[in-house]
Amino acid sequence: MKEQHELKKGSTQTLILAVLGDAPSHGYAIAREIERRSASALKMGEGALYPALRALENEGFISSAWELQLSGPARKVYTLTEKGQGELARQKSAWQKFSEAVNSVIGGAPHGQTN
Amino acid sequence: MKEQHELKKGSTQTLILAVLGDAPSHGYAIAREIERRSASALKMGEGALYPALRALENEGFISSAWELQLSGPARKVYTLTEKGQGELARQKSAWQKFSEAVNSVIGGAPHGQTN
DNA sequence: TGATATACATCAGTATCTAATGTATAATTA
DNA sequence: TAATTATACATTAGATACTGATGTATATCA
Repeated sequence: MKEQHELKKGSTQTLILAVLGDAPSHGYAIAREIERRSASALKMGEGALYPALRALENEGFISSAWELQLSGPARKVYTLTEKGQGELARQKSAWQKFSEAVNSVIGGAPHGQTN
Repeated sequence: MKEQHELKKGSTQTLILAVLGDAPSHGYAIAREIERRSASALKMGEGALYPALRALENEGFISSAWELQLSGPARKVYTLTEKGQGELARQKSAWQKFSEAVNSVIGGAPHGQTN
């Protein structure tokens, strides 16, 4: 039984930016960190992760640099840019407004007929 | 300046079921009710609304009946089925878990390195 | 030796949404 | 009275975003 969200819903970018908002990191570690912080409730697949990183870099919200490892494959480390910091704030705020709006509909009082 | 969410993110079905969980209603009124309850933060377009209603009916979560009006166009009134009530509960719970998980990532404590 | 973990990446197929378009009636406003 | 807005249904082209599979390569662990 799969009880893990696949985090579509357009939140992929927000989550990545949030992780990079605390410290630079590379793709694989970002995905693991999202899993950790959400207690494994959120799992980001590579097919969502890497295209999202590409898009964020294309828009100038993050920048990247290869880092060779003494052992194991090289890592592409991403850093939040100044522009990205503004975007992170914007997306956080948008998420909060969105989730509050959804809650007010699904938790919502019956009342007030639209009919 | 558009400061309205377009409510993609897979929440369309949940919102419709939630509205129908309080009382039977028709498409147009459902969309208006979602707008009302969210203080216009959420706006559901017809291109999202009608296909979603169709899908929900195909899955047996809602049932429909035409209602002729004394004045104005006829309405297709949808009612939540018993199966739909279970689905509503499931989707509400899934939404709550999802939104909490997102919050724990974006509000999240830095700490605990994954590196 | 085979499985698992790390670390990147692409891609076919699917799902879902936006914005536009269309039909039709009724009410309001200029 | 003509034009606009509201009600009420519906479809569709195009865009976006995600899933699941596949692929390459190194390192570790059993």
